[in-house]
Amino acid sequence: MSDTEDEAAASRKRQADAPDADVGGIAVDRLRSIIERIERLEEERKALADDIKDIFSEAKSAGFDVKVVRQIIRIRKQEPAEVEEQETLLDLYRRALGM
Amino acid sequence: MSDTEDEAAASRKRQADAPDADVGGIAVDRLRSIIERIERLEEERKALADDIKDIFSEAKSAGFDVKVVRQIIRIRKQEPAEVEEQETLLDLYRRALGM
Amino acid sequence: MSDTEDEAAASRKRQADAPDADVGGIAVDRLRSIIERIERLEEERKALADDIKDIFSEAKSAGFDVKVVRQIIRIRKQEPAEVEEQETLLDLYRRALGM
Amino acid sequence: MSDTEDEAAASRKRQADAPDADVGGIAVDRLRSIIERIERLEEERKALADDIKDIFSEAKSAGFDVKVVRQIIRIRKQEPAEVEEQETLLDLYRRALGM
DNA sequence: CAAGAATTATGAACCC
DNA sequence: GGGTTCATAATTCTTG
Repeated sequence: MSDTEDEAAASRKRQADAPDADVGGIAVDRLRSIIERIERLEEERKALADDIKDIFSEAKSAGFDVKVVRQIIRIRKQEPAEVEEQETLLDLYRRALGM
Repeated sequence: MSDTEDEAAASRKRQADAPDADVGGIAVDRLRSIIERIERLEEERKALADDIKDIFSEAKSAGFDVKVVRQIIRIRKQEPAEVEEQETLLDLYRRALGM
Repeated sequence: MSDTEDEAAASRKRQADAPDADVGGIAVDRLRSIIERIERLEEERKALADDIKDIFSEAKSAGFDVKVVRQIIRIRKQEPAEVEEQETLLDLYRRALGM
Repeated sequence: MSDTEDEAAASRKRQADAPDADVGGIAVDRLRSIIERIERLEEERKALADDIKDIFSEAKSAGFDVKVVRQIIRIRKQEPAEVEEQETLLDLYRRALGM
């Protein structure tokens, strides 16, 4: 695989020349490592996103309104975080405006 | 104009009741004025956004690649020096990675 | 340079021959018109955004909680659009979940 | 674990009352299962997102231009043909506009 | 200046 | 399959 070959080449280069070779002032290995780690994590993220999508499909097939299910999840996530202080202020302003 | 009418009404209220009526410690007229002015400006903003969307549709109909048109606009918004620098860096990183 | 030549050619063509010159298969005047109109509208949008920002600053100076003011505006915008049907479903699901 | 306890309780309920208890016509257990599975997956997604953010921070500390690193990742994700086409179009438009 | 919120842009999904 | 809405990603702005 190309990945493996690249790694091997980079490894050889490291051992031969320097702890971290520079190309045009760029720490190549460091940059490559950063990018590849991010790409790996993004793949995992993508896989999870697909799993989630599958469950929403299942929900739809089971007759649930997907949009409302999303809303439920959003509410369950937000509600514990909701600060009472802000709620109070909001009420105050609303009352002031006759809403 | 609706603006002027609202202002007039508010003014009348101020003269009748108080210099600026408080409800629960809130300067009602002040708050109302702030909110309504923002809402008016946001409406205008919305209208402009719709106009922009129309032009992008027109661009698409005329056969232009909308994504690239967006990119052009982004580039023109940046300082030429900025553009140059970012392009240079991009080339540098790409070369470092053998892309 | 090729850039300069193209410009010159396009300019000549515009004036001499045609209502809309092509450069490399691109309807230059059309593209330019599209981009400039969008840029103009975006400037206006920016100006409005700045005005809005000023009003929020004013609100803050007057002692209002800016975040809550934003919330008020959001609520005033959303509430008329809220579909009762969805509300009902949401309630149903919440009750089912004991929320 | 609380998860397991909930599951057990739900299971008992199913055996005692019905294959899947309905509340207001809603298949409660099914809905609950859907929502909880999604929430679990979203937590994992969040964790990965945080990891990615950390790596970008690391990149910044190491002196890389984060915006350009993002761009590199975006390019690597696209098909090479895609990349080529978009770059060609961009050049074409730029030349047409004399940029 | 770093962290977090808010706005904007891009991409995916659903309906017609 | 095309267009419109919805969701996610990314940039920008503000604040501590």
